[in-house]
Amino acid sequence: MLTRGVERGEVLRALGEVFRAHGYEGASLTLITEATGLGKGSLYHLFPGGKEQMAAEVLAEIDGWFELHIFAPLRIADDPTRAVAAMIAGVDQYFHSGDRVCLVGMVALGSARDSFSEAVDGYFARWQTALASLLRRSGLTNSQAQRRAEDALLTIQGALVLARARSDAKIFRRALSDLTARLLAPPA
Amino acid sequence: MLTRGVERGEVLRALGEVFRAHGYEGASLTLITEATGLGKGSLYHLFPGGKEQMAAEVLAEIDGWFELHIFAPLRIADDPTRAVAAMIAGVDQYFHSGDRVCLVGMVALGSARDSFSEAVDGYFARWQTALASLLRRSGLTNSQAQRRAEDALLTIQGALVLARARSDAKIFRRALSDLTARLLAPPA
DNA sequence: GACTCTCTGTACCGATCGGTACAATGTCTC
DNA sequence: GAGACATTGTACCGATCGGTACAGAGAGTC
Repeated sequence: MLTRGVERGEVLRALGEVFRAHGYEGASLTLITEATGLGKGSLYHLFPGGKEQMAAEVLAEIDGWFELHIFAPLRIADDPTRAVAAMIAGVDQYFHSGDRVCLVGMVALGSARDSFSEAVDGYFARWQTALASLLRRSGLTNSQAQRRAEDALLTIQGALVLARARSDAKIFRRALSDLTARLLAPPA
Repeated sequence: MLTRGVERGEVLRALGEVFRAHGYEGASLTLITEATGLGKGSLYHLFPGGKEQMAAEVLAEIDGWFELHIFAPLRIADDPTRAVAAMIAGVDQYFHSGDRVCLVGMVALGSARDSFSEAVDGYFARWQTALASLLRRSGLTNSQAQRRAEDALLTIQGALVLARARSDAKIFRRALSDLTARLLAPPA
């Protein structure tokens, strides 16, 4: 099928939402067939490796999205103010202002982490490295840049958790706004 | 049995570790019987409401621990520096410097949140209120105190996620240290 | 020792789990 | 239209899920 690539992307999107909503262990094949509109036959034809392959490909797709829209721009940017603002805007968009949960963070907390530790670690590692490289170019020392980048990732993850726990998306928005200021503050 | 209360505490501790390690949906009765050393008979005798009651009581016990060791001290403290340090030390101890995951945050992210939304929301709400009341006494305005307290909770949660994702407990320690400084900084 | 009453191990329940087998249906090529 | 091959729905698999039933062990009272 020529359209297979496109369809696979659609399926992965639907799979991502199921995993986000129910977690890796909670996403049963019944839920998956409902969300994707695909029977087991199609599902196992597309993903012979079963649920684990599905999750791995979903994580890879998320990684690809961030690589394209977040990481790469950070690496090539020359204007820190603009680059940070773009990153924050991208994050806000991706997480639907706090309504959407971070699947990577979710997997990290659960027992499925061991199966996907490389993907999980790599995602955050590349994000931190990309952001730190921008901050270094803006005048921070290497270690200052690393610390601030780490702070940024952790703030985003924490804001997602707290916003969801308290059912208040404004928490996420406030956190992103504070974070922007902290990232762009002059070196201490 | 006179020892029943004590034993129940032991059981709840074991239950907590199972839920932490496998999540609510991932914690099967098989894992639970292994972790607690209790057969299904005893389990359902102790918790007629089944898994949901177990989780609810575990959350309540966690809440009780924080109420005693974190929230209450914050409310009655008069020395902000000392109170913040004590809170941070308590948090560091409870989460084993980042090795232990926050069950409340974990539940918040998963689909079990709907069943425990009050417990989850209440836990964070009371923490934030207690911390904000201390910060207000230290000279901050009401809204400044609320914002800083929110920042503290979110930082702790995010640090737990990131530390686990990257398998690096030092991230948690660094975050707590930075957070202490931020909480005690003079009003902007 | 007989009577309670709390507690527990075991067998069992229907439902659902992730996964497989396979026949039937499409769709494309020639 | 014949043949090849990708795609799908459905029936089915053993294992495990959360939960129930219940007989009996254990401990306390008289």
